Amino acid sequence: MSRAGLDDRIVLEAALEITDRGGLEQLTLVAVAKKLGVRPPALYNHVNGLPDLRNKLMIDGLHRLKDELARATAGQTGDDAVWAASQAYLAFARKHPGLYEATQRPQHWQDGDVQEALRQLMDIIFRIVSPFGLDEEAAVHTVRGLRSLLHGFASLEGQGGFGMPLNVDESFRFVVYTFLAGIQSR
Amino acid sequence: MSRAGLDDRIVLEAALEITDRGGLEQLTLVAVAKKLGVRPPALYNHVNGLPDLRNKLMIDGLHRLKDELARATAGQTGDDAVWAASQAYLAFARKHPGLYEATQRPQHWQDGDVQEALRQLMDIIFRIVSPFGLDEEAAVHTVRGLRSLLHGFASLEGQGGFGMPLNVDESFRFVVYTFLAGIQSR
DNA sequence: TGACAAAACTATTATCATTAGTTATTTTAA
DNA sequence: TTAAAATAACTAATGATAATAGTTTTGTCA
Repeated sequence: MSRAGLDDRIVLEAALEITDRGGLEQLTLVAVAKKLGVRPPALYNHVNGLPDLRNKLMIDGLHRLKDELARATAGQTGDDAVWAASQAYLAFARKHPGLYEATQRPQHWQDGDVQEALRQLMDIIFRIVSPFGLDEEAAVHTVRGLRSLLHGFASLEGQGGFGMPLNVDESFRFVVYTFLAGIQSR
Repeated sequence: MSRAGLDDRIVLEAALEITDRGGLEQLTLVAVAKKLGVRPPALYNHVNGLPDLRNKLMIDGLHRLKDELARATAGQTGDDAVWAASQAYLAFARKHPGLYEATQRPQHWQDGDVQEALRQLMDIIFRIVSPFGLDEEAAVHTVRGLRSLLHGFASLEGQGGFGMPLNVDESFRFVVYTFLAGIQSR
C-alpha cells in the first residue's frame, strides 16, 4: 500500500493546479486523486469532500489576493496606490484564472473563515481609498465601484470577452484612470 | 405513453426557470425532465444534451439582454442613455440571476449563434457611447470599461458581495455617474 | 514491542448524462 | 381513409463521479 504521504497542503496544491489549468469545472476528486497517485476515497482523510475543497480553495485565493494587493500598494498612496492595486489584481486573475474563479463563488459565504478572508481583503481596499478624504458613504460607494471595475474587467478578459483588436492593457489603464478622474471631479 | 407535447421552446423555458431559481449548477437534465413530467432521454428529441441546453440558454439570455438595453435607451442620448442602459442591465441581472450567469459562460464562444448575439449586444453599447464623440480607440476603451463596471457590479451583487449596510442602488448610481464624469474630464 | 492512530484501500450506493434499441403516436401522402 | 414515415416518448444499460462503510496496512510512541 505504501503511503503517498499526502497532507492538506499537498491536496490543496494539486487542486489549485488542476483548477488553474482547466477551470473550476475540471476540479473533481477523481482528477485530484489521479494527480496524486491515489484513490479518490483517500482524499477524505484530508478534505471533507468536494465542496470543502472548493471552499478551501476560495479561502486560499482570497488570502493570496489580499497579500498581493498589500504588497503592491505598500508605501504608495492616492492614485498611485489605486493603480498599483489594480495592476496586482488583474495580474493575479491572469496568473491564477481558476483560483480567481474559485474566489468568486458565493456558495460558502456563511463560512467564518471565508468571511474573515473577505474582511481582510476589504480592509486593504478601504485603506487604499482612504487618502481621498471621502466621507463614509462615498468611500463605500467608491470601493464598490472599484471592486466592480476590477472584477468585471478581470472576469470579462478571462472569458475572452474582449474581442476587438485593441490592446487590453491600455484599456485597463484607461478604465482605471477614468474612474479615478471621476472620483476627483466630485 | 401519451405524449407530453414538448418543444424546444418549452424545454428552454423549463431550463430557464430552474436556472433562475437555483443557479446554473442546478440545471440538470434530470431536473428539467422532472419539471416537464418526462424521462431524461426524451429531452434529447429537443436538445442535444446538457452542453447544448446551456448554450441555447446563453444565446437566449444575450438576446433578451440586448432587447432590454435597446428598449431602455430608445430615444435617449448621452449620459441619460448610459444611465438608462445601466439600469436596464442591472435590472436584467436581478430579474434573471441564472440566465445572466449563463450569459457569462465562455464555454461556447466559438458557436456562430453566440457570436452573432454578442455582436448585436456590443453594437448597441457602441451606439450608446457614440454621441460622446470619442475617437475609435477611446470608444473601445470606454465600452470595455462600461461593460466591466456593469458586469462587475451585477456579478458582485448577485453573489451577495456587497455586505456593508449602505443602499446598493445609490452605489450603482454613484458608480455609473462617476465613470461618466471621468469620461467627460478627458 | 505492542497498541493505537492515521492513511490508504476495496466495495458499494446513488446521481447524473448519454446511448441504443423499442414502442406508441402523429402526420403525410397515396 | 388508410398505410407508411417521421416523431416523441419509453426502458434498459453504460460510464463517470461523489460519497460512505468497512478493512488493511503503516507509522509512531509509550
